[in-house]
Amino acid sequence: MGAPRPPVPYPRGGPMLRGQPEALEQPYDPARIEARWYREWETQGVFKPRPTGKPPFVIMIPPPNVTGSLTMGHVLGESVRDLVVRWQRMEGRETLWVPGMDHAGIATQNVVEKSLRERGVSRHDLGREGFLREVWAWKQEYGGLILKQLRRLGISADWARERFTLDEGYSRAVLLVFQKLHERGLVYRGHRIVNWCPRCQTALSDEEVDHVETDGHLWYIRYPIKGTEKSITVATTRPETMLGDTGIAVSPKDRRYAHLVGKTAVLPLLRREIPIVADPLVDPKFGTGAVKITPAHDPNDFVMGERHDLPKLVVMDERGVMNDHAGDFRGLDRFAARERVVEALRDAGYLERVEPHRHAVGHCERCDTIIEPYLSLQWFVKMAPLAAPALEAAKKGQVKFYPARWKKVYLHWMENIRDWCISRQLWWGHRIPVWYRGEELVVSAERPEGEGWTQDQDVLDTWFSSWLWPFATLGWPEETADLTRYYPNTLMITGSDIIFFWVARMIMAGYAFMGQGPFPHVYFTSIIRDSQGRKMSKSLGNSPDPLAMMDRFGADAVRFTMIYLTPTGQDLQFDEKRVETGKFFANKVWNAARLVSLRLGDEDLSKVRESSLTLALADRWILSRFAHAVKNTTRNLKTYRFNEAANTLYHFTWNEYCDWYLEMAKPRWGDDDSEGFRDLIAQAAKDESALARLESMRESRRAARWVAWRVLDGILRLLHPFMPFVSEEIWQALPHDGDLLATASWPRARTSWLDPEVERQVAFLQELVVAVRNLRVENGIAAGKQVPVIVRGDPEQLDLIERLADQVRHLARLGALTLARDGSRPQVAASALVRGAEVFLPLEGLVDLDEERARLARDAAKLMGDLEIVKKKLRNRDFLDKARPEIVEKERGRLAALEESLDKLKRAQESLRAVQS
RNA sequence: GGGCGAUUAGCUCAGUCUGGUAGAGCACUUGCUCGACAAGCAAGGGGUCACUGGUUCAAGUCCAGUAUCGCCCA
Repeated sequence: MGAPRPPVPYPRGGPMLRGQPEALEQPYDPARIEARWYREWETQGVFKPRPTGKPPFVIMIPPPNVTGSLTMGHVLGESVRDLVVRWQRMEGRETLWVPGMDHAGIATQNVVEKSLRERGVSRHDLGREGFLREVWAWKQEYGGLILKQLRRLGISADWARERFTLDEGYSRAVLLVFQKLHERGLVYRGHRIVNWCPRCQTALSDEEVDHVETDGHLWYIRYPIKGTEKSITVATTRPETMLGDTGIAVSPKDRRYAHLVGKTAVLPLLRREIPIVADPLVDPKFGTGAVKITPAHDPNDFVMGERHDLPKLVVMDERGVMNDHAGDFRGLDRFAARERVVEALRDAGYLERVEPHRHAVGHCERCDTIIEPYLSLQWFVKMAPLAAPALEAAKKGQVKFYPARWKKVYLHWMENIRDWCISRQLWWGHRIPVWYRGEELVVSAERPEGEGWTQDQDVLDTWFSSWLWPFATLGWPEETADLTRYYPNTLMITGSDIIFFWVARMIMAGYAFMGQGPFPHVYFTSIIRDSQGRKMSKSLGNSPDPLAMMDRFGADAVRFTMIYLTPTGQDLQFDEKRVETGKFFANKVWNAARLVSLRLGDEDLSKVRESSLTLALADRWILSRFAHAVKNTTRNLKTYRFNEAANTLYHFTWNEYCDWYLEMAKPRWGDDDSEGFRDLIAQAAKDESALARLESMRESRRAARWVAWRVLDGILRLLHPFMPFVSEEIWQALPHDGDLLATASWPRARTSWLDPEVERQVAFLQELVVAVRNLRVENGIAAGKQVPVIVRGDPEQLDLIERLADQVRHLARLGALTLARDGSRPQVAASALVRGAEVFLPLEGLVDLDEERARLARDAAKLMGDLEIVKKKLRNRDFLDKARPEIVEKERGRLAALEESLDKLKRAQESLRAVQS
């Protein structure tokens, strides 16, 4: 069982590969990139688990239907799963992701029967064997489309371990489980009211029924009391079932009817005599307080029927057509019969009145037909004993849910668990391993010895196979190496819509057959709705086609966007246009990589040691910010805040690395034959100081190249689990360490790079640049025009600006940048305040004075507003006494800063006032 | 009937366990063919945090209630 595991770990730390920057063609074209890497990863065995010395990370796909095709729900689920798996792989864990499908009994049988019908054939024409051959043939031809689609999405599952619930080994597990449960007395056969779908013609479990609020009627029917002129009136929502009535019930506490208990009523139309009984199940407030008892067609009535020993009369067949017990109504469909019964009752004077009535009506989850509660002989699993350990596990935290509120939902269901109807009147599925010969009955996964045995006709609920998924996929009941190594799994990621169907039952099965739970953590993904808030579904046709979407935007973009958008624990309203976010982001990274690749120079960066570099302020800043980004991205992944992780990465990459760092690096990394360098090189030949300046510029360039590359490399690593294709493509094009990004190591947040002081300094410079840009725009200065700027501030600020003067000039498109160390201020200028420093843009006909005055007035008003709020706080005795001291200090600091700013602003206003416009 | 969740900018949503100056993307306005990116760059405008009370020096954040919408269970 299972493929042999290659014992060799991934190569790491091999020779630095130079990369092929020419591969980063313009424009970014996802289709071109995404075609090639999947095969490469598979060929190199990236998706296979390899021992690394760390505990394995194991995850299972929630098996999609064999009939299924990719929906947005799958796309989200699989994107999240692959995110986690690829991240864990890069963290150095041995990762296993098992893919597969379930056989989807009802859905598949429906699909194949439909195609047979088109050929004018029914499954009964073919017989059981012939029909099953048809289904398998269909599966060969069309089944499993979804798994191919998942490759397109890039998921890193180990296809060698793909499983199908009807595989031979898996089937053995299913049958054995039935047998074991029977041995433990937990499987039984009985006549019970089940949810019956007259269209699928099979029993369903309670979970397979959707309750829909429906406007119906409450019919009040008068039943004469035998031997009297009196009558008793009952209310019902399903009058056609009165044909199967075998009693009438009232509440034992209901004094209105006490005198009638024990009397006999006469069933209208059929004139059957039926007893009136008292039963606590009756709600005296519903209808008239008296109800009809139809034990074969209602679960409550069934219970009352048992209690009072009433006959159970089935009045319709498995198609929902009235049978011989229905008298004149025989042969009518149940809804036609309803109308005719009501008519007949009205004609005969038994119908007292009709009221509109809203109630929940059960519908078949698969075909939407109204469910008929129906008495039939079925197999059940007694659930309470199985629930007990699963309940304990959740209470003790051995299984944890994310978001945590699902624990309550789970506990409530477990505590009120009901027996599970597992037999289905279908042909496609695991045939129930029960054998009959005369009076004999044998439960056995194998056909018993001897002649004359016939097997049960029914098959098992599909979920009765998928609840074994976490261990049956690993080879159970054989004690395979996979089973020992990979059970329990590490994490389950799925939608909350199958918490009962699947998650709860897997936990029960884990305890029942493996002695321990299948996974310690369950993460529930969002449910995807359309832009009107409706759940996406095939029948509504409101789900965009994920494949078309991947063609349009790229699989990377789709993956990233889904994760970026998915809120933790909330539903997601999805609009296809949002996928642009991912595509634009991929494009941004692509272009940043292009820029960097064009400026890297010839030096082998792998040989460069950080300690040999003279890092500039900007370098230290981006390394510090990068360390934060690594820390925050990783933390958000660990806490299952996937959207936050995507968000962190997005903003670091775009707003810090691209918008600021790369812009600050540009002036530093020209080639030797670029303008600045060429002249200096010529000078340096004869001038010592020019030579020194050249050397320092070259050092600075070297540092900028290394840092730009180093951080980009880190970004690509962080990005890979979100956007595997484009990150791999870029990484290969750049100098890199190792064979594949998919198996490269996850970045560590280097604490030595964290530098709050540098961050503070650069933040000041950023504000300064923004202030200058703002002055330009506000004063209508052409974007291309270089303007002079004068800065006045404390010496520390001015020193800082001096150190980054080139960058500031570049970023703000300045001509001269003058530092007013003598404290002088220009007479006529537009001005702005940045942390107490004043920025002046001398006018000289550039500035619209009225605009500038208006702007200063607006700023002053805002400052005064803020000032008033702070002052008020600081006048408050309670605040001063009770707030934490550092909070009070902070407010005092703010007050001082605001006052100073306001003061400077006023002086700027005054100096402008003196000037004629 | 019981339970859960949501209500923050025009739209979609962050804003956390741990209260301290309201955030992002899209949309909108204005200006940009600067040698990575117009799928871009720069600068902006836009919010009574559903409502009512309470706790607190301080509430989008904690508590209670109300309203609306949605989901699950019966």
